[in-house]
Amino acid sequence: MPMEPNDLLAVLEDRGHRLTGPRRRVAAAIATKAESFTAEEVCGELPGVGRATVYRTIRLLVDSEVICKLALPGGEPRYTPARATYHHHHAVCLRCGAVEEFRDSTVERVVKAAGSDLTGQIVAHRIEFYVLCRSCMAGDAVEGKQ
Amino acid sequence: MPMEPNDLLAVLEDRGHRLTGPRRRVAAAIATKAESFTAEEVCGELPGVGRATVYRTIRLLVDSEVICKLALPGGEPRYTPARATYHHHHAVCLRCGAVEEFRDSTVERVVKAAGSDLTGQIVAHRIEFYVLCRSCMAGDAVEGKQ
DNA sequence: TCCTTGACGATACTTTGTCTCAGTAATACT
DNA sequence: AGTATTACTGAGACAAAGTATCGTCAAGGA
Ligand SMILES: [Zn+2]
Ligand SMILES: [Zn+2]
Ligand SMILES: [Zn+2]
Ligand SMILES: [Zn+2]
Repeated sequence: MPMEPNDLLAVLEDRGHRLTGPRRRVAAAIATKAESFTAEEVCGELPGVGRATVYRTIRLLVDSEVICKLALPGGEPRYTPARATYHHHHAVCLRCGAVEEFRDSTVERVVKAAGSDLTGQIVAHRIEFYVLCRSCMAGDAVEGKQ
Repeated sequence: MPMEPNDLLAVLEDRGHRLTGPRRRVAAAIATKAESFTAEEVCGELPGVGRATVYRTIRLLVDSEVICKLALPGGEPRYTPARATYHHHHAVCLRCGAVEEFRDSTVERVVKAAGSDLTGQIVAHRIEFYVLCRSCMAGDAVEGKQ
């Protein structure tokens, strides 16, 4: 189920932001992304929209928790539409960028448990799994393990 | 127990790299850091050493797993000396940069369990806790909660 | 001691953004 | 509808965190 641009725009409106032409176009571009994407990809697809505006809109959407920012091992930032509205984490394919969301209650229990062992108080956490997804594994096998 | 510069250098030598003057100075600078630091901090402390060399040396040390690269929520990369040689994760104070290492076998079991639920195969994972450490909490209390 | 080759510093370039600012347009008000 | 307000826009400068290039230099083995 591809995301609706209107879902993204509605969130912006709810938060008191204006629904402008450039924002509609950025939302439309992001809505076509089933998996993860980079900010520069969006810039490339919207030559009429300023780079600053693309980044500003992405930031608003991240702040609104409608899209999520990933931190891959190499450090390359990618964004992905949030499918769930509840707290979740991501498993990202390092080869093709496919994203699987997950919420594992055990993980959150571990966070709590670890918190009691640590000095200080946990204010946030990041849990990301980096995977080779099924279709990429299949592709590698065909090509003779890369 | 502050880290020994020689520990860092020994690892480089073991991996077949030359022990040069600039690398000794970078190692010495890093060895003084009990907690986390940024690459630019090291550059600032070593005006005689080229920026490229500082970054190159830090990369070697990260590759050697003698220092760890952290990805804070804001995205600011920080480095921290690895105290343990076994697999571990980090709890970082967002205010002062203090780092506590932890290895929770429960966490790793959860990673395995989550892996079986996911399509695809986990090839890496990142687990970081962002905390307010005890002394920073105390400081905030004194100053009237920020 | 000489030689090979890795490492060096300076500097340009890249990536991923953020800031500034004059001009524009979305919404509110009448 | 007309107007006012002010958020938003695009161009481009700037910034942070590196990486690539390249001529020079020195570490360490023969
Ligand atoms: Zn998400
Ligand atoms: Zn894949
Ligand atoms: Zn570590
Ligand atoms: Zn602290």
